[in-house]
Amino acid sequence: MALSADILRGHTDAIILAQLVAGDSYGYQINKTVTERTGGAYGFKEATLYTAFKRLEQNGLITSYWGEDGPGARRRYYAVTEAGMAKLAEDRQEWNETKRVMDALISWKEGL
Amino acid sequence: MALSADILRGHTDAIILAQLVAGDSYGYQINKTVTERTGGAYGFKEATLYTAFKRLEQNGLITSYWGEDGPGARRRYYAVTEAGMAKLAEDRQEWNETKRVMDALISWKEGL
DNA sequence: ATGATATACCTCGCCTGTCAAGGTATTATT
DNA sequence: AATAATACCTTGACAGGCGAGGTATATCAT
Repeated sequence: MALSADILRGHTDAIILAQLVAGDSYGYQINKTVTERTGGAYGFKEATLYTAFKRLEQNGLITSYWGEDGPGARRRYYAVTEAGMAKLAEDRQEWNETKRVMDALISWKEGL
Repeated sequence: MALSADILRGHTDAIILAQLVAGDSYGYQINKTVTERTGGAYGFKEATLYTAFKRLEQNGLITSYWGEDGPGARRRYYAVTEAGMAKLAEDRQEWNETKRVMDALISWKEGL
């Protein structure tokens, strides 16, 4: 099942931060990783992705730099900041809480 | 931890439908139930709730009727339609997929 | 050479769900 | 008379997602 982004709205920043803690990366690569890790179930639309980078950088959660010139198109790399790490920790807690809340609200309850 | 609605955006309809399959209910009651079932971690803002009812009814997922006159303020009751049931089944599947995808993307991986 | 495909980045403007703020009305409590 | 709880509703602003468009480099097939 392919997921719509409306369902994951608000989780975009957390997903990006989580990919970046594994090491600096760039837009195209991050998106490919996301698609692979979800078995093709999810991927960002480009506009969403670059909008998110801009937002994250403006909020001081990531920093960016141009990759060294090599063959192929230029790449802008992103790195998580300390604030980004802290935010990710919060987001992870929030996600656990989201699961708890949603399961309490929409799951099947045989006994109820 | 109190959850912001931005995190649950897109899940509002599913949450409401899930409450209604247990029996017809009205706005105020549904919201109280949601707050109770989540231990106070989540509740709809009124504007969100009534906007959602309108949307759900326009999409044929619920129907509404005024409760019989009794003491206290009038109540508008809502009932799930067949289409609403089908939609909820989809939403539940989608939620399971969401959990899988999010866990794959943001969880701690000791071994990775 | 020419076109297609993959890589790689970016912006503009629309759409949609959330919600602060405002409103109405009934009943019970202080 | 005032306050709180119950119960409903609308308007306008805001923010994130994204369709559509643009730019540029490199590879591969025709």
